[in-house]
Amino acid sequence: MTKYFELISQTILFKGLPDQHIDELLKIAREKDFVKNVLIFTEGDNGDGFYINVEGLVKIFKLSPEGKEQILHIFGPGEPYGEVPVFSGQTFPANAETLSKCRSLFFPRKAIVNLITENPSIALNMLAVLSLRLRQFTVQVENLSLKEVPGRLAAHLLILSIEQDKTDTINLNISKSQLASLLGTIPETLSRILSKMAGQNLIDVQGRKIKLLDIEGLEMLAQTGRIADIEKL
Amino acid sequence: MTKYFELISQTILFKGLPDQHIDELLKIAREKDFVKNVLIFTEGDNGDGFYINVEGLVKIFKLSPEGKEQILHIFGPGEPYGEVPVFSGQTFPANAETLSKCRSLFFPRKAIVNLITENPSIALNMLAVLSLRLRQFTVQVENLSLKEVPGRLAAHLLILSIEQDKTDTINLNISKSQLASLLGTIPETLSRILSKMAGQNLIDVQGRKIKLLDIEGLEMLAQTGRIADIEKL
DNA sequence: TTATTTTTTTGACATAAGTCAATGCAGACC
DNA sequence: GGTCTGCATTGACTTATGTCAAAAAAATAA
Repeated sequence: MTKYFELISQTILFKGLPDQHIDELLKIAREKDFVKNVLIFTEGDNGDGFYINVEGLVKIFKLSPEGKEQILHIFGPGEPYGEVPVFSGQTFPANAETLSKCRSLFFPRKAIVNLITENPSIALNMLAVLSLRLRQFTVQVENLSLKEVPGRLAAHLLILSIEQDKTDTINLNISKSQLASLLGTIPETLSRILSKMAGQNLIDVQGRKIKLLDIEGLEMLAQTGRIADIEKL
Repeated sequence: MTKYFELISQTILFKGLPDQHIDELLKIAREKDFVKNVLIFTEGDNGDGFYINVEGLVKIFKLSPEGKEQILHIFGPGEPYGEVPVFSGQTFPANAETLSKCRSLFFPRKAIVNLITENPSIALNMLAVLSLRLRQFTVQVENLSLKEVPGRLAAHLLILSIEQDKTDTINLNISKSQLASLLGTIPETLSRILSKMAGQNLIDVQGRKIKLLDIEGLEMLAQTGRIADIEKL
């Protein structure tokens, strides 16, 4: 497991922990490999541990009674997921499915609880992580209720450009249908809005690569959330 | 502060803690009184501590650039709020304002961090609480994106009937405008939907009191989220 | 390569919900 | 009692976005 030392010490959950604690964590970790489109856990399952993703993409989503899917998160390498029910002692509130061939480390609930009891600093770290997640959700709730789809899309593209540290061409990494679900809409609507934004020279779409042509315009769109305001230019 | 012993030991944040820890907590708490419509903190403020509400109502909300308000939570007596940035060491992600005359206990960040370092079990408790909050947000995101307003309203009414432990007449406790914001909509839409649901004998509205006439119908509405399915009856 | 499946785009249409504006109603206060 | 102010309702209208269906494009497999 020591080959994951670097990765684990970089994850937000354990960043800043002393080396010996990382070693202890690696001792209780179990390697899990998944092929594409595998359900890792489903809503209602017992939360007997959490995961840190090593490679590939994992989507966290909920299903409506009619089967419509709302993606809550998509996690890449180094990101923890499934940690919510570990402490609340309840079941998973959503489903997790791989979007590609995937490898994750699994940390069993009991071992983690023991470790925390012995090392309070780990707990403080994790408290910070959960707080951060909570903050992200706050933003997502705001996006879903306060902004229309063009605004959410613009905000998402700007976040990607920061994450990928690029000011020109960004990479979605996921399909447009999945992006639609992440934004709380459907592929048709997303497609129309993408071409509308391209028509206004805000962006240039090339498959999964999107060139940001007018950062300022996108920021305005992300702020006001109404494409109408931009069209009037 | 000992007069708050009962209350603190009942809050979700500290439930199950041994008495001596509650005593320590009470030592670091500060009483804060607010009149109606006072901003307790605003988005961007430094999170140098969190609150537990003692009496009155506090709303947590975000504002869109145009000033539209999205209420995230409304907290009553015994409920903690503002705990998110205490651990992430960041600023508050939303605003807090009193809806009535209000009293809250304030717990400074540093004192809490010290206490946790000495008593890991407190941290485990708090981890559970944050996890729970996270779970609530997951549901809220689902509601906002997967259900239409009638569905969200029905779900909300059913939750209230459980919280208030009543099967017949429930009390909103807040104005209908505030309820609209909590559901991610506007007063006009809420008004129309309330009368529509009354016309179908699902509920009976008397000011802030709402009589639930057809629990099964409401549950179906909360599930499917589409009032059309009900209308066809 | 060709064939087959999946994803994306486009069009016509239906509808939920927001905007604007006017009116009605209730409690607070003089 | 009357006036005032905030809240709730109603109506006419606009618009964003979902639904359904079909075509086009892209990805994958044979």
